[in-house]
Amino acid sequence: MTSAQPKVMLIDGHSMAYRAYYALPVDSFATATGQHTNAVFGFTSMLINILRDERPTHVAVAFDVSRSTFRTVEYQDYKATRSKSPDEFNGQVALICEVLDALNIPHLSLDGYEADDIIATLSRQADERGWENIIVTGDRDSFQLVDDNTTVLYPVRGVSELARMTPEAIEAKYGVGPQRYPELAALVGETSDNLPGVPGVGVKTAAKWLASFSGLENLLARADQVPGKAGASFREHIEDVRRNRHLNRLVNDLTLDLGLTDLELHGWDRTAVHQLFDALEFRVLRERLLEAFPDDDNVAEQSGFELAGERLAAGQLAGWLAEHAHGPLTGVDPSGRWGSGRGEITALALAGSDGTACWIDVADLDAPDEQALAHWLADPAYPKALHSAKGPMLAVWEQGWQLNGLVCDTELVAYLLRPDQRSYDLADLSIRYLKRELRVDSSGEGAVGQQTLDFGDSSDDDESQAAMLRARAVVDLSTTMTAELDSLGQLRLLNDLELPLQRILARMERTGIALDCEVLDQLYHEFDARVRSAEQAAWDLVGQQVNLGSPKQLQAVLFDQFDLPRTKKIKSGYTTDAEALEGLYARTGHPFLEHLLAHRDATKLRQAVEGLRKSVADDGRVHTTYLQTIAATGRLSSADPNLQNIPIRTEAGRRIRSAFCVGEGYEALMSADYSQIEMRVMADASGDEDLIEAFRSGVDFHTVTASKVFGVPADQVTGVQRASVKQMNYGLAYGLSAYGLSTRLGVSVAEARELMDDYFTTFGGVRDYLNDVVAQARRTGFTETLAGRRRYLPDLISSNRQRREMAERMALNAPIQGSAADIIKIAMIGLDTALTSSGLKSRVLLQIHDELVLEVGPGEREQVTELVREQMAGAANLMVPLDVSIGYGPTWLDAAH
DNA sequence: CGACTCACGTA
DNA sequence: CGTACGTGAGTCGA
Repeated sequence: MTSAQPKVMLIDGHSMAYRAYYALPVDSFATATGQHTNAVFGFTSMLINILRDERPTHVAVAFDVSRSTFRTVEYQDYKATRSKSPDEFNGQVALICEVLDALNIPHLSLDGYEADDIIATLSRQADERGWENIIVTGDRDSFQLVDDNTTVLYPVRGVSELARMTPEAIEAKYGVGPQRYPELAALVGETSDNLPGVPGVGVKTAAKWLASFSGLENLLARADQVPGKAGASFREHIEDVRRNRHLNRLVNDLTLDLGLTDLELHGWDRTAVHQLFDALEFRVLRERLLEAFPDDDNVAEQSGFELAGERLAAGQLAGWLAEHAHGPLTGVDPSGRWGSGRGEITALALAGSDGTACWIDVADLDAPDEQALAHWLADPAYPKALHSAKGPMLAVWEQGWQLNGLVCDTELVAYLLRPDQRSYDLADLSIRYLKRELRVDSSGEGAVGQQTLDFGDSSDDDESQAAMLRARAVVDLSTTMTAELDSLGQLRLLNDLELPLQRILARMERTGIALDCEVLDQLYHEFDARVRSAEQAAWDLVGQQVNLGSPKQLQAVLFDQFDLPRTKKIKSGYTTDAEALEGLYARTGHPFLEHLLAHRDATKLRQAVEGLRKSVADDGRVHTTYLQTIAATGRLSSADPNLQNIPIRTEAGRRIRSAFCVGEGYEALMSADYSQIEMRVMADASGDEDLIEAFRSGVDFHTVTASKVFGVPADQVTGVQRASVKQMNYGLAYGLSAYGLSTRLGVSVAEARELMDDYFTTFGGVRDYLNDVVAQARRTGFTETLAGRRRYLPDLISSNRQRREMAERMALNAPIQGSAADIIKIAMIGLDTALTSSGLKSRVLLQIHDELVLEVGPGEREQVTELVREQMAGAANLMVPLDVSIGYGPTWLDAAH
């Protein structure tokens, strides 16, 4: 750490942020919540680049406090021509400060002075110590600071390209050296600061004068000797020149809160960076930051792990297990591959409660070892912890082993603690919850290195060491994070919900669902024919073979060639989404639109079929992967392939479900779904008497709510009334606005508002509940579901209206969607137990948020129907019944009801 | 080549 | 200017 000479970097924050703001299109840089980030992005990008390229040891960023400084006091027109900075820019300075905080880079400002003065002061201090210093600014006044020791990086284009302004560079560009530069600027003037110079005098003349008179002082003193017309002009404006020189002189003796030594870089706060970059949606920048500053280089100094571990050879594992794996918790870190219901373990690291660890290549297991391992893995009496256990569980099963006694999955715990993260990387968790880097402290005793020398292969050593380290971290994290979860009263969510569910999901993935390839093939050809004919018809109208899948080409055809009315604006022009095209078609009746929509529809279906066809495994079944830690509300998601978005709304799309069929040895598929589960959750949570009664009445829900809202008997509710209230019912849990409702109903905002008012007058309890949910979340910072699942929404108190309102809608939705997710998870666990204990062959195959699809064994229909109804309806005890409808048939389509 | 946008499927 | 997701094609190069 003592290697380099100190090198100070001083950045003018406002100047660079402003450059960034104008260099990057503001519309292209905004988060999902609408926060503009172009200036933050550009600034951060520039910062990463210069930190990487210049490798300073000390850094500070200076900001202007306000527009009023000693300069504006002395000359009230100073910078007066600058327009007020745009609103989109203003909020971004605070975000830049957050970035700097996360990077542990000090930022400072001083009332009455500009950033340049702060920089001049620090630069002088650096010069006095003989430290090299680099100034990054778009303000040319700083050129006066340049000398052999001090360089200015001046943005030439945007903020990505910086010119290195050395004394020579300044001399070459302006014909004067750095000391004379402000004298030259005083003569020429500075438009951006609203400092007019001498009319008719440019850089060339000014430089010539300064040279021949040996500086501004002499020039002013001998003003009468300046020749020519320019000389006369100079004499007329001599006071302006004096004023300019006075104002552009930087103050270099300020008293600052921070001294040079406070500017030393001591690494960034990894957690804060991840959180902030997540919020700003800076994916690429995060990568660049990580790449530029790998872990041990510049990250805040944190201790690592002490690791006493050994790489085992054949025949050693049984003994190790007997000696070390009987503690209260053993961490397991498997290596291998898994997915699509299958897997393979290639190596295993174990970390015992006694602090020891071991690693073994599965290929090195001899027979007694393998038996001991299989026994240890299967025995629930040996508590185990893994990070992300579902995949490894599949691999363990594939190996013919069992995995029992899994008492903790650190990924699941991390998800329950903070459900809105993009990923739950073990290294990040280690920093956050253990305050330790996921690395071995080499100073520690019992380092792995010595014991593995015999094996020679250093990449293997790295691998085994890393795996043992992870296993060790999992043990420590289990303890810490479980304690935190417990202190929040959420431990049951782990033990009674997510952990048992994980095993069920693994089994569902392993089982898969049978697909009839002949049906898929037929559907494919049918949809393909539709695609082709629609495409040909569309091309005939256009006159050439445009790519109908390219929004860009479509825009050209629709709005240029056919000159159709413009649709809603998007980043890259005008939208061509289905809704907008339908609208265009309704207005213009242009036949191209018809073909285009038909093409879209058919392409989507063809692609859905093709995707399924490609994912059918050798066993004739598709094995999706359920993601248990993705959805912030507590829902599952399904990927590779996604079986939770198989079409159902259109007749043609629905037919894809007929390819999902019952497999060998089973009688039929059964589909069981909750009706209006989210509305029922809301009825229960709000306690609204009328809504509860609506559900208890057993009459069609939307009809009965409409009858209450409009005050007419249920049998007199019109189709329009029912449809309006149905939209309202569905929209409630999403934070629907009057505007949103009006566009969906095709009525005026006033009419929509009237409907909402009528609705809330009728169901006052619902209104109060929705208000309460947001108010409480604002107080506590989180929402909570029936089962106690939390979602944190810090933006509820954001000063940014868009962010705040987005958070409010999330707060409305999270307890409702999340409680429904809790309920079906409970049902799945109950049903699994019930099916197993009844000795039935029937099994659950799919979960689609409010629906379960089962494969029913021969002769089990009645019994399974009974169990499914019982477990699903009984999963929660609400003030309204949980209605379950069940269908049965050879395919998923037939099983619909 | 990879990241992003657009569009669109589900609950 | 209604929530929660995943996928695929096109596009583009901070």
